[in-house]
Amino acid sequence: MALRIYNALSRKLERFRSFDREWVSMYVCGPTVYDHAHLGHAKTYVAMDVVARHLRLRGYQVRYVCGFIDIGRIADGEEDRLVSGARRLGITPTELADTYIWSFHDDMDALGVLRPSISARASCHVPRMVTWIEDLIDLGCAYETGDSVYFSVDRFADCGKLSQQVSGMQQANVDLDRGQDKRNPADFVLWRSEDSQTPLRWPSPWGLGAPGSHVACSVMANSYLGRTFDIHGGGLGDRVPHNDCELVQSEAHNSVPSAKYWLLVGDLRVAGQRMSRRLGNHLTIKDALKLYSPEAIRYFLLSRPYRESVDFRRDALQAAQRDVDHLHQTVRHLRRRMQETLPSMGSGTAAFSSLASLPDYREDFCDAMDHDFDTARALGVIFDLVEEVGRTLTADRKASLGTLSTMDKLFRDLAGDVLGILPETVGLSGEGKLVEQLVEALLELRSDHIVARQWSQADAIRSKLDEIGVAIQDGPQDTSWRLKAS
RNA sequence: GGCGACGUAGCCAAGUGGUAAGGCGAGGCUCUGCAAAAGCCUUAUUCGUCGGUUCGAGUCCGACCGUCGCCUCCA
Repeated sequence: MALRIYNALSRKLERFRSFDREWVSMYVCGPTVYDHAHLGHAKTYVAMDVVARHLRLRGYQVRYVCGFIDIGRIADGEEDRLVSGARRLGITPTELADTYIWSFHDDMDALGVLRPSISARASCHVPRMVTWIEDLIDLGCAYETGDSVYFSVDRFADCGKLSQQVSGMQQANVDLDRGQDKRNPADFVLWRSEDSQTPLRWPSPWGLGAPGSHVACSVMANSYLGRTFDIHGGGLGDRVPHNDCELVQSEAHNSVPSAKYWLLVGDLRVAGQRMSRRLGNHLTIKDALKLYSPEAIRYFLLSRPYRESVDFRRDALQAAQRDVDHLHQTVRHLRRRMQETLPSMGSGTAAFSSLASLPDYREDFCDAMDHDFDTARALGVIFDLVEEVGRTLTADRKASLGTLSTMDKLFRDLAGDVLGILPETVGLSGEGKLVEQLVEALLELRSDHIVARQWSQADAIRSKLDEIGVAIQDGPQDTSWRLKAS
């Protein structure tokens, strides 16, 4: 089946066709880097990560550009957060941005979000933005006033087509103190000169100043992906006015359509409200990782289609943690069984054994993902597989190595490579091998006690291990164990 | 005022016109020295309300009721 994507621009499900047969180019708006990232950011970037991973599964090479905003925002009346944050710490805004870009990368690494091909910083592209703005003036799409350059929306009847809100553009682009000399209320700032001593200003034909909020993304996308590219991603919250402005100015500048497909990720909400740094209702990724495993967080964020909003709730995260633990434990059991099953037990005939239905899982999974990256349904397929594997492990003690490896491969490819909710070594980290051997040694000791019917000694070992964070389960033929989620 | 989303069991929710997935919780069972885990079984005559289209509607259309988000910066 063909990959279909819901295009926020056409508001329709469209068959995906990239400009290039092999390469897919995508741009995703990055955060304004004045603080640590929170779970709301995680929702957007995990979603986009899964998009990129699924495209790779489908055989594409993906060029993924993420643009970080480190040039400050033009907002009168309030000091820029980069500037105020930097002053608080006694460093420059650029240093502050640097700190939080790396913090962002750390968090995303921890969540298993694969690095973008290119991480672009707006501040490195200011000269190019200046050229871009000059082009727009030459084209008659922008005009200078006393201390600003504005984009003129008048010639663009379809301005605001992404949000379908012309009035939204007007309201959103109201300038508070300045900008009375705008020709149209919906016009937006491309450049503003700065008299103040803010460190965030650059030279331009219009004097020292800063580029507008929207021009940075357009220029970064164009710099690395060309005038027109396949996918533009970002949070739904940026649609008005940011994405609308990006779209209209790019098409004005380049005379070609901007991105072919627009993917807008739904909000993460807390008690119904959008999670945001401003409202103070956010949970940083660093703090979330103290409570839940990275896979549980991904699972939670992917448990609804990316376009929809998700409510952050503790019990939902806890349920996600349980589900993911269940998955990991099943895979651990599976891998232990594989180790115990000798190849001589018929790996050659394995594929034809009791589980002829196994290939369906891959197909069902891909069908779900091909339908606008329906991760919710894809997770359902994974958990159907978990059940089937669980049944096989308990019921069919003679499952062949081939069958077991086929199952393991499905888990690796789908839950691991595409969804990123299955780490390479399940439940074991760096010193995993040593831990494993120590636990195995204790279990042997306990097993001796059990054979000798010395229940209290055996139970003492069990409860001590439990205290440390190792849960053990006696099976019909062996004892398995897992590290409990911390 | 403008744009939009959503109302399905105690809770979270999937449902692409063809006779209500799944998960959590709860209850029971199997296994078991006891646990735990796992597996099995049970848990909505019904999808906010009222109309309409249809052989057939949770699904399409209309109206109404209700909840919520966005519209300064924000993923």
